[in-house]
This record gives sequence, C-alpha cells and structure tokens, in this order.
Amino acid sequence: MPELPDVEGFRRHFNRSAAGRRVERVEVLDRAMLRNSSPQGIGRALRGRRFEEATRRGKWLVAPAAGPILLLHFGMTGLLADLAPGVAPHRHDRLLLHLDGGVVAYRNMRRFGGVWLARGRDEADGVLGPLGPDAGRIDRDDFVRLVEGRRGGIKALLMDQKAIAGVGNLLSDEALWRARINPKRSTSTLSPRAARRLHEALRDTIRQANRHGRIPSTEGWLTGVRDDRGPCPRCGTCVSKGTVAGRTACWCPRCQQRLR
DNA sequence: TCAGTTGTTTATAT
DNA sequence: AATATAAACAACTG
Repeated sequence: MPELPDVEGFRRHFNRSAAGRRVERVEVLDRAMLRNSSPQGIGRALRGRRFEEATRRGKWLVAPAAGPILLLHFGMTGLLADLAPGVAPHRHDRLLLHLDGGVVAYRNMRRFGGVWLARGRDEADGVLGPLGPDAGRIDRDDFVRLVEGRRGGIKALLMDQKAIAGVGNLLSDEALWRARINPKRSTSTLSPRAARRLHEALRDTIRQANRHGRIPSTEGWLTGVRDDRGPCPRCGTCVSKGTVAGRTACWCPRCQQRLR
C-alpha cells in the first residue's frame, strides 16, 4: 500500500495521535523490525520524550522527539493504527508506542521496511540516504532537467528514489496514464513538452491522492481497473499489463501508445 | 500447488 | 558510470 500519498496519510495520523504526546513506553513486539537499535536502546532513547510534528520525505515518516528521531518505512504492507484501550495488539503489530493519551501501533504484515532510530539530524540524513526531491514538491524545471539527463525508461526514473522520492508502482502508472505516456518509453524520446505534461500529471495525481491519504480507486483512476484489466476510464479500451522496470505496470494501449 | 503482491537492496550483466 | 534484470527478503491471497 504505502507510496507517497499513503505515507502522507500516516503522517497526518501520527500528528493527530502522537505529536505533542509523551512517550511512556516503547513495546517491541518484533525486534527484527528494529533496524539499528535494540528494544532497550529505543526505549531508553524515547521514554519520557515528547513527539514533535512528524514530517515526510518520500515514503519515509520522520518523527522527531526533542533529540532522537524515529524513522519509519512501511515497505509494501505497513501502516499506523491507534490501539483502543484494552484491545489486544493486531497479529502484525511490530512496535507499540505507549503515549500519554493512547497507543499508536506500527503494523506491518510482510515485514519489509522497518524502524530506524537516529540520535539527531545528521544521523537521520544518513539513514534516509541520498533521496531525491520529494515528488510532491519538485519544481517543473528541475523535473524536466532530470528527464533530459537520463537515458533509461521513464517508469524506472519515476520510481528511482534517488531521483525523485515517493513514487512507486501505482503512482507512476497513474501519472503516466494521465500524461498519455507509455511506461516503456525511454526518457530520451520525451520532448520537454511531454516532460512538462508528465510533471503536471504527477503533481495533480499526488495532490488529489494526498487528500484521500492513499491512491483512490474511485472513478477516473487506473487503480480501480488495473487488477481485473478493466476499461480505461478515459476511452474504455481494456487496459494492458506487463513487466516494466521490474514491476507489473498497467497502461491503456490506446491512450498511451508507444510513440507519441 | 503456484503465481502474484503497493518496496528496497544486492548481485550480476550489459 | 549508468542502466537493466533477477533474485531475495516475508507473509499472505486467490
């Protein structure tokens, strides 16, 4: 599930449930999800601290706690959930943040992603690595320059976190569909005009998806038809599927012809 | 039983 | 150096 809009939803969730709250206890239910700390270490670092507003960088949730910074990556199946008082943790809850006002669970069925702890800003940047500019905020000219400076496939570029942070399989398909660009197209065949169109499509897609806190599968979105190869919401042609950049891509064979 | 899955890293090849 | 591909990670679904 988690691409940029999903993590944006988690950020809002975190800020509603955890920002401004004091950490009473950190309960580690699956220590394998702790990527650079121990249950004792993370407890010592966070206990007694108050979470500030969390931010998002690409698909990462960055939650500072007046010193240490909690970094969450959700892999393919992660999410945040509130745990009502007295309710047993979900089977896939990996970490519980007991706060003065509730319990927030980091839930992750498939156990990709994980939980990192940074002692400060520099260490956090080290964990996040060389992420590109956030896909929701990248400037149009920067985007066009990025496309021009590459030789590979456009879908691969969109999903390259070092180039642009936050775009995954679904979001890249959605933006390419809106811009009427075939996912197999090479960046070298895209005109600056096409690159600008793609930038606009990406921004609009992200903006709308962010409002839902996820990529919606409602009317007018590819997500609603991709699983069963349904009709293109624009022209009614059955959408195609195939492997592009190592992922199962979905596109409309009529709206997104190879050469345009 | 087997293929497939919203993400990332690593190894290997081009 | 970039880029491409496949596999691995893990757990579940159809």
